[in-house]
Amino acid sequence: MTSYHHGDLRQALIGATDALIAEQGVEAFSLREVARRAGVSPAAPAHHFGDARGLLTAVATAGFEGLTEALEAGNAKGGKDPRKRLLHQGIGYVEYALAHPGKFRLMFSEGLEGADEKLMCSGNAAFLVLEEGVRLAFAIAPGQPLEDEAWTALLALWSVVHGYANLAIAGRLQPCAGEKPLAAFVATSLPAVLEKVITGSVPPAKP
Amino acid sequence: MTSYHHGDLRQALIGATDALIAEQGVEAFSLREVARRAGVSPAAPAHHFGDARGLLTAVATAGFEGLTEALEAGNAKGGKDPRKRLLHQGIGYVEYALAHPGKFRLMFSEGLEGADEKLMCSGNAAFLVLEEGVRLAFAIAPGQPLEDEAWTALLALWSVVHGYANLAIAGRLQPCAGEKPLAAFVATSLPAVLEKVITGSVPPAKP
DNA sequence: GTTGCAGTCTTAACACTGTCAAGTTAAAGT
DNA sequence: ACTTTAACTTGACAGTGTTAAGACTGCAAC
Repeated sequence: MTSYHHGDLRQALIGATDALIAEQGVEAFSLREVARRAGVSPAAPAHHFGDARGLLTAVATAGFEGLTEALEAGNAKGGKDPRKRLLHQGIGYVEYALAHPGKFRLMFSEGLEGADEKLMCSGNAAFLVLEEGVRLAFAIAPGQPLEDEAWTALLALWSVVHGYANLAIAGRLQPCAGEKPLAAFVATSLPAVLEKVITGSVPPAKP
Repeated sequence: MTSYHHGDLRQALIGATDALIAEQGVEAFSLREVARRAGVSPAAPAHHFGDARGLLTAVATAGFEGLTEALEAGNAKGGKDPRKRLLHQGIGYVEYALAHPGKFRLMFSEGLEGADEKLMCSGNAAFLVLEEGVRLAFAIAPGQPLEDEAWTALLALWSVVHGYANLAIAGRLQPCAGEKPLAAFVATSLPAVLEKVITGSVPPAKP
């Protein structure tokens, strides 16, 4: 068997939590169950994370890093047109949420160490990708403060993707989709929604 | 003291849960604590709600009814202009969420009896108020199916208010607000955001 | 090579939770 | 007046997070 010391328990616990949440949702999380999956005593996690909150906070932090990657991938997919970049960024946002619904819920839930530095940092990083996109569209140099129009565009975009994602996860979009699978509904309706919001609040690219 | 029978325990439990959630958030909910507050044994709630989920579902149902009222109040505030009606409806949505953050979280959380008839009914009722607003703006008679443009407008509006509300509740808008109180930030930024989305996806009123 | 030591994990316990089966009480129906 | 039915209590059980104490391990210093 393995040694008394686990080797990399910290990462193992994060992984086990991630898997548990992916399988059964956030509510099913239990520190003891996670410890069980990692083959370790119920008190072991405390040494690495202090708290159950601490472990969840670490998982959420990793989640924000994943979200940031998804946004940047979408960004790249959009090519050079600022509007297209924002469009695909938004799609990436929702796709990430739908691919990891439990983790996504966790990331924006209470029950995290709200003051945790790494968490706030990774959360801001994700937000900054979106802000960058808006900066590009409004031709605002980095460092310069955003003007009002840019602020409302940023807020509108963020709100719309966040809201769409949450509604989809909560199952509130299923009735709208009718009998066809949710993914198909999302694939057609989300771009349409984003199109409207973007053309309504973001200036077009210059030729 | 009171008699052995409580009189209206069902309502008392809902009230106690509501208060507890308002004071300490959804996570702090505990069936035993609620029973304690109602001056009743831990097993008493089971008779009325079966389950802890059952009690929470009842509270969420009441929450949707409150949300519906808030939407209708906003609707009335908007007067005759369909766009203004939608604007104030959106403001009402967010205001309700900010006034009852814990309950709002609960309403869209897992851990409810998703199949509960009353819950779905009250949830749909809230949605229908929004749909009515869009119907009015697009001049679609009740009963007639919504055309695509109307659908995306409906989705965009719902998403934007839902997302904005969730972000605000999660404290993610505080950094944007800077040092001034969140309510002030909301009061200026939310109408601006809604304005953009509405003019971008909802046709203007005919003269 | 032995010793000390700091970090890692376990064990045992505590207070708390949700849920049940069985029993007790009060009110309503006949 | 007697029975039935609904409302609530009691006591128990399994499971939870957290904590204090102890046991093991590997590394560094001597």
